[in-house]
Amino acid sequence: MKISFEQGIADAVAAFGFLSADEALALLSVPQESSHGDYSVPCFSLAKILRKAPKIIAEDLASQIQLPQGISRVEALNGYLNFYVDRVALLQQTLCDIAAQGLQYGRAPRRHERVVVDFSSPNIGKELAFHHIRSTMIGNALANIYDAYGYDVVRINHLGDWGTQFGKLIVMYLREGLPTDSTTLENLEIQELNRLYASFSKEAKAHPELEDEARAAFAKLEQGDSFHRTLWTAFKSATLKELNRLYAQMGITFDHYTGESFYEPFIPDVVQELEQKGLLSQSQERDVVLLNELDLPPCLIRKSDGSTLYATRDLAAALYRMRTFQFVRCLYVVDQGQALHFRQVFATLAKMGYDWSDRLVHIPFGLMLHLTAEGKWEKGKTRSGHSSLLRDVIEAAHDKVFATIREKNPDLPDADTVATQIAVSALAFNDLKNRRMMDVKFDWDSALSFEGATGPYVQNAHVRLCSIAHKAGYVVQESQVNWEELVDEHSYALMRTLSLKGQRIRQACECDEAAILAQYSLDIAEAAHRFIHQNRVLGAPEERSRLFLVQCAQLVLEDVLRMIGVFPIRAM
RNA sequence: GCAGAUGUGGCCAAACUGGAUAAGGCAUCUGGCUACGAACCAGAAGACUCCAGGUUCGAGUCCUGGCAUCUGCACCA
Repeated sequence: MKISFEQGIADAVAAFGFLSADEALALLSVPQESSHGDYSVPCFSLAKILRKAPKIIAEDLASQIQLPQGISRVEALNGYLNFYVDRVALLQQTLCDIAAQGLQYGRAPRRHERVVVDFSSPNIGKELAFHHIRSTMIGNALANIYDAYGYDVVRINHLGDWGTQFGKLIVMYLREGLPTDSTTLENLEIQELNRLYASFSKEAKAHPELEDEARAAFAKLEQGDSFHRTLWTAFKSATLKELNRLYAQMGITFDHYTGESFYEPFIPDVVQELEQKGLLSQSQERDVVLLNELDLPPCLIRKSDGSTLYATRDLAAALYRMRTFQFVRCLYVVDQGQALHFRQVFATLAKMGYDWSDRLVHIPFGLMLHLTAEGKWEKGKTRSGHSSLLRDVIEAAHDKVFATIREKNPDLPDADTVATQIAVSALAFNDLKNRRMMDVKFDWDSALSFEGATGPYVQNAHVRLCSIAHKAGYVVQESQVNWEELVDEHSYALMRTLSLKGQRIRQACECDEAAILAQYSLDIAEAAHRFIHQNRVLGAPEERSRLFLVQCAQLVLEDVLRMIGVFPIRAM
């Protein structure tokens, strides 16, 4: 029979008659300080109703309350009513749940509602810069979190595979007179595209007419010119080759790679609909949707040469996604610099009469800043070159990890693969451990730091748990556990941390904040490291009981690590 | 100029819907491997939470007004 400790306390408080059980439940919290008990009810808000000092109220309640089932004692302190649970009861209940549900423990039941997550979404034709890891890792983690909270998640990589940038690349490619035979195009490499893009930017400064040429070339591409189309396809597949290699290293997958070009066929209908609904205005030969009443600049739909823009394609994408997926929520995991763009797009959809436009949510995050020559932190720009490439950072991290493995664990099999997994996990963790709106100041030392609150710290805790379970060579069942052997400080604290999994998933999902789970993984790892250090498992009289706790901790940690994009490796 | 984000020890930062003595990490100092993985643990030191008012029994958190940094603001995405 399951005990609800929270409900029991709420009912006991409600029995006094001045609060309902629901109100008492709302007041109930878990103290930060474990010496303050397992649950507490602050009595300050009761002071008005009872017209007594909170301290007195807490003391009165403590002396008169009927202890609910599973609560061993209650204490009044500083106006708080602190409840201490019966450790054996909570240990037994929590650990048996974990053992029975395994990795599913703490996950919510399926809701049969769909959530679309649009993340990573890099531009085709450019290499992934290190700052692209932000949308990729935050989006991946949020997708995992929504899944854990019971939603059916659709992961979309909204590739930037359309737009004037391709005009630029085409212009530059032809200007340099590069060969256009099929073999050359098939073997095109991403670095070459990067170079073309950079030299376009340079040349365009001296010859501004190149910008017009690029726009013309894109217009031609958009009109379906087959030669331009051939070049575009080659550019795209060269980029995708490299992207897929990086995603594989990071353990990231998508359900759809529907980039901007995918929505091209739907554009005429969108423009027509805007026209029919009387929303289009002309401004300097461009088609725009005016949003003056919302204090927003107009949303640009069509350029003077008739070609489309980012916003137009986002409108088409939103309509397509609604038709196709019937989502209850659609997340756009894109940096905060684009907040205005999304407000414009969402507002335009609202003006079109789509009441579901409020299901579209921009999930902004802070920028990755780089130190300039003048000593100021600024947004990294791939072009000006002070932004590092993702593959370079992964490689540097791999090399550093590999050297550490050679030194600490020279016999580790598959060391190269493990080094990559640790490296990528460290970068993921570093990106997720702080609230997403915080800017990240990139520097090599902190990006490659692996001590303290880092990826390797949480992975190491998992490795140690696995190692103990593995060396034991058998699996403990709950019937073999003596719960009294787990009431000590470190065992109990570890169990208590594990018990919070479901609530942390809920919190992370409700505020779209993956950092909550990253911090939680640190809590688990810390409790595990302490437990392992303090309590000998194998060969101890309490071996079976402690091993059971180890098994449970491993399961919870594994699932949480996976959610935040950290590889739950078993040896390092 | 307008709008948004951020401001917490030397550095990076946490704090669930306002709650107890403002977590934790890095760096510094001290201990701990013949103990299941020391990529670890234990301890010390370090804070007018940007400033000024206000609301409240109670403010890092809410309100008003400043200041600082970064970002965005019509034919790039």
